[in-house]
Amino acid sequence: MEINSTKKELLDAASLLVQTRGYNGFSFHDLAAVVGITTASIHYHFPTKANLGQQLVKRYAAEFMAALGDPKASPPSQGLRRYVGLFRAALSEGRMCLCGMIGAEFDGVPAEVSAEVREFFRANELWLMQVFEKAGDRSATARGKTRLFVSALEGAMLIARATGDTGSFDDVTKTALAICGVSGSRRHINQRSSSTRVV
Amino acid sequence: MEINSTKKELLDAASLLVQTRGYNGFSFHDLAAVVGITTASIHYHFPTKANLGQQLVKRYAAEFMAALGDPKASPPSQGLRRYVGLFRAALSEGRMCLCGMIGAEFDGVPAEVSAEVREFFRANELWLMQVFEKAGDRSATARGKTRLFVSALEGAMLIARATGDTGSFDDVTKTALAICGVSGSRRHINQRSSSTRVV
DNA sequence: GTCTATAATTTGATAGAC
DNA sequence: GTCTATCAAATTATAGAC
Repeated sequence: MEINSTKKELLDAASLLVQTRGYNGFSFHDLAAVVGITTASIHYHFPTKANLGQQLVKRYAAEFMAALGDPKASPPSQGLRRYVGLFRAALSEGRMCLCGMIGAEFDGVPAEVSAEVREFFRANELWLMQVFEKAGDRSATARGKTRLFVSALEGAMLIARATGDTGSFDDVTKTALAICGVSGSRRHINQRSSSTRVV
Repeated sequence: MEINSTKKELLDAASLLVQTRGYNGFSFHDLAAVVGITTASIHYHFPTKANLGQQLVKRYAAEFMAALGDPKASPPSQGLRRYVGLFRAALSEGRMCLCGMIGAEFDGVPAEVSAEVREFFRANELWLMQVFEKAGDRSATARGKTRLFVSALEGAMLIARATGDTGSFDDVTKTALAICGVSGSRRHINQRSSSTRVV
């Protein structure tokens, strides 16, 4: 597959549409218009919308986990900041987390799509658990912090978009890092620059 | 308006549909089938779907704030538990927070609907701020806790539904209450019974 | 791979009878 | 207040030419 193959362009454009409007908030017509092909051509790359959605989430989850890397490779505080940075980068483009979006719509999307979203959150929890355990937390404590952390980030993205106040997301991450945050978290200024969007 | 007028039945049924599938995840046909009338009849009560959505959010926000009551009327820890209880009651029915759902879909819904959702979050923040300030927190601290608290709850609902694990929501509220929680928070067992759904 | 043409269904909405 | 009948547009999808 070429670097800028049509299939990749479709996935990129569909990602943006889902992350801003939701899975049920865009049509093949919308997508075709963005990429500059016809709706019929979309079906050459993705037989159904459900299949497109499934591949979308699969790619997102894979790139997300790849961007996180090994949870024990760097100091816990750095891992948490990298985790926050992935969400912050999407928000700075006005996007919701793809899986947060579809997670909300959960009962309204095809089963093959929701199944991938469920798997994303399972993998997220595993990754964060390892970070907190590396930081010395007991298993139960790590699980509590993990679930609070990912919940707070997903919710903060949602609310920041709904209120039009990106700063409220930064307030949440600052508070969450101060609480869960294994010390050493500096550089609250210009958090945006701490990472580029990869998902 | 009668207690069980058709309009109320429509709002109730539409609430459930939106809270599970999203605003763009249900049709007038779905709604009509639940209530047992035709789609044409829906238009007698709500001229457009956008108007239905707007009234839906308005009613939800009003009932939510009414259920919360005066933020300074009871001890802060009790206020926070009541706040948590409203979300927990919805989740126990498999529902997302109505405004959390539409907040995710924000860019994909009519402006008159999203405007009401924005107002809901503004009111929520005000209410929680007053609770934390009554508990003695300084303004900046109260704002941080407030935003973490509401973000964590919205995110926890979303993830609990997406993972099929209601217990993860309880983990989050337990951790959030322990952190933000102005002491005195007991009875983690059977949190479900702490309130009935009002919204 | 992409197009034109077209199909089948769904969707939000209106007119007018009862 | 609800229905039947109907509509225009949108939406997902297919067939077949290029």
